[in-house]
Amino acid sequence: MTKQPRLADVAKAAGVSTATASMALNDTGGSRIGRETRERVRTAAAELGYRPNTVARGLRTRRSQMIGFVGDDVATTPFAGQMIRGAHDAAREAGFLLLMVDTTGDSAETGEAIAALQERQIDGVLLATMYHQVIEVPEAIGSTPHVLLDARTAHGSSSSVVPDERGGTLGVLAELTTAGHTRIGHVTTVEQVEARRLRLATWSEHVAAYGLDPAELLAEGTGSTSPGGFAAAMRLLRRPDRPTAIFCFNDRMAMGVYRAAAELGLSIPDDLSIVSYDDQELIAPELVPGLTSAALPHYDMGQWAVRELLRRLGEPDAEPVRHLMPCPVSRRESVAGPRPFHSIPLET
Amino acid sequence: MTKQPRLADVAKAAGVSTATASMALNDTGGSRIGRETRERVRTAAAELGYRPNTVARGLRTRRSQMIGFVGDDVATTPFAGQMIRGAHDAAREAGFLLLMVDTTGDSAETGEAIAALQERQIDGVLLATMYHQVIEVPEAIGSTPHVLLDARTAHGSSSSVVPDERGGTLGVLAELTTAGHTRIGHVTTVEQVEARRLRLATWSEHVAAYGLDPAELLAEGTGSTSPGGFAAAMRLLRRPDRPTAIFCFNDRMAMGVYRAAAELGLSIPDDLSIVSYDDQELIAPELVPGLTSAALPHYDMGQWAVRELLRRLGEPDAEPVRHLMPCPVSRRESVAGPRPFHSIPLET
DNA sequence: TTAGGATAGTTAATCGATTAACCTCTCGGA
DNA sequence: TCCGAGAGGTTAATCGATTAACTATCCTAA
Repeated sequence: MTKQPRLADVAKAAGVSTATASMALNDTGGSRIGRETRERVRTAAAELGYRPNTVARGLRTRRSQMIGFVGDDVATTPFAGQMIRGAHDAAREAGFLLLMVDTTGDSAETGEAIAALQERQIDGVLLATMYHQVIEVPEAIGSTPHVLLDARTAHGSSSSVVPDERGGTLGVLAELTTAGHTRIGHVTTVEQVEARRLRLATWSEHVAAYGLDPAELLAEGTGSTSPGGFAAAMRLLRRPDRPTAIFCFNDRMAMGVYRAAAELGLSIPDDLSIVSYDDQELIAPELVPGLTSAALPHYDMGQWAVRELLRRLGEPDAEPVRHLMPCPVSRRESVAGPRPFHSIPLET
Repeated sequence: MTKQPRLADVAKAAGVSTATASMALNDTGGSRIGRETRERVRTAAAELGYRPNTVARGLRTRRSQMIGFVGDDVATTPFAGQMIRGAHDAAREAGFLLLMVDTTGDSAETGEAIAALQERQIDGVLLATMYHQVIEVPEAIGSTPHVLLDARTAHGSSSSVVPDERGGTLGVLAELTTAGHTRIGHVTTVEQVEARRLRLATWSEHVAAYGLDPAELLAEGTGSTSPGGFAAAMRLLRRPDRPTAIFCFNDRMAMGVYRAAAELGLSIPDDLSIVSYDDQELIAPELVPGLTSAALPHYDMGQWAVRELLRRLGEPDAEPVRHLMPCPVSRRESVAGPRPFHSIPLET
């Protein structure tokens, strides 16, 4: 294989200067390049298999056609892939590539990561967290255009996109209400995360609107895992006036709730309806019966974040936008109407 | 914030030429820079907060300190994260960053992706597939240094790393053998993938070594999913001489096998021991009882691939290495000794 | 006749580093 | 006294594009 052709080679082949070649290929310089010349340059480039050296171009233009993706512990969550993919696809559509840095959340490390990206002249940065969080924008970001992904600031000074937890919660609760349930319990985690707060608050309002006391219908697990869900559900379902349906904080806890139901001889959905959040591919459709769950729109958020970033590259002074991405409900078989007399006896 | 300082600014502050400044900072040029001058330049750089412009440097040196990561449908698998993370960490350790491109496996698209990376002067490329595969290296790669990740070529012309399927299979089978099992069944998928072939072949040899006929102990599901595992296990466990233990193609199928066992009134591990492959975080530890499974070493493979690539950047003529990465067994509660008389009657 | 504008280019500076080639001391030995 | 060899630099070319500033020609309207 011979050397990669340079712009100068194309120019020579077309019998013009490099300036003309550059303008012809990039459609810049207004009307300065004639129809015919432009064609000549284009075919010469095609024949030589010319591809511009983006490093050289970047040095001059101070743009790299690359977007930095700073993820806070990307790898440890199964959602990361979808988020990256959404960002990736939107970027590629516009001729951009993603330069990835993963951090452990340590702020010094994050600063280093951002600096490493800036050294490489990235045009903008996506700051992603793997769970909906309220964060401070790292100081190192300086004046680099950026968008927060699955995260937002307290004061809204940066564009950001997070899931519409409230909407998603109302969505799955509506599944239950439509089926006839009013005594809807909630199994959540003690971990103080944004998702917990929003889902819990929305559920509270909902049951309160039916004149019920949320406190009587709530159980907390020690973590957002299957055992956490199991323990909480056992406590909740043994109460004298147990709920006819349960809204789980997430699919993993729902797995535990399924086990608790089995343990107590309650059949899903006939004796107990269940809805949840996250719609994890490896859980919700695999449980039996399939679990109705509100999906976290990671792909869409990734895509939106890149598009917003590209928009801001065009108009740097645009007002920051804080976007809520809808969480569509994946309807499966875990919901049915409540039993007329819901007080079937428990085994044990 | 004022303008980023350039090398010229550092040089001026230290009272030297840019050539000297460059050599002092990079420790190049042998003994031409005096001790004291070097120090002076270093402190000047630190004081100004100088960070080299890697684009300019890259233009001159033709190296970018970036590695291309070409993934074939990265996002759709939960393992992707670990693989990317492993590659990322090894790269970062050496001052490299990962430039990601995801493709749909289409070869024209892959070619475009590689070209997009080459335009940006990446120093090397990782070609990753999301399931162990035998592939052809895309022509577009040309003479760019590359390493295959979770993939290999038929002829071994490129360095590659794949999981040691044979070793992992022997590992989980040993768990069963040690517990006293000989009649070990296998639930696999009909999909013709490399992993199926190797796990099946290894298991076949193993049971044949005990004088058993593999055909009598094998059941295939229509896909490597929970329902596929369920159907296959139902057929296998209803045979007159059913196995006392089952080795599952993967964790998802194992989920189905768990359900089948429950359906048939067989308790795990007392009536039936189960081992599997993949050790998926969301499945193996969450099942009850916990599933003993051979882990796919995605993190290690990602790390190994980058290190191998960096090595090849240093010595381009080194012989390609084909590495098998061990699959450690995660031991959980799904294995026990076989019942003395394993023919407890089935319900139904 | 001439200024002015449009058209279709070219020349040369520039982005910010690296590095080959060159320069200037100083010192030791012949 | 003069030569040669380090030591410790500096100057200027270079990587491959983009683009501001300039040139040349032709046409048109005052």
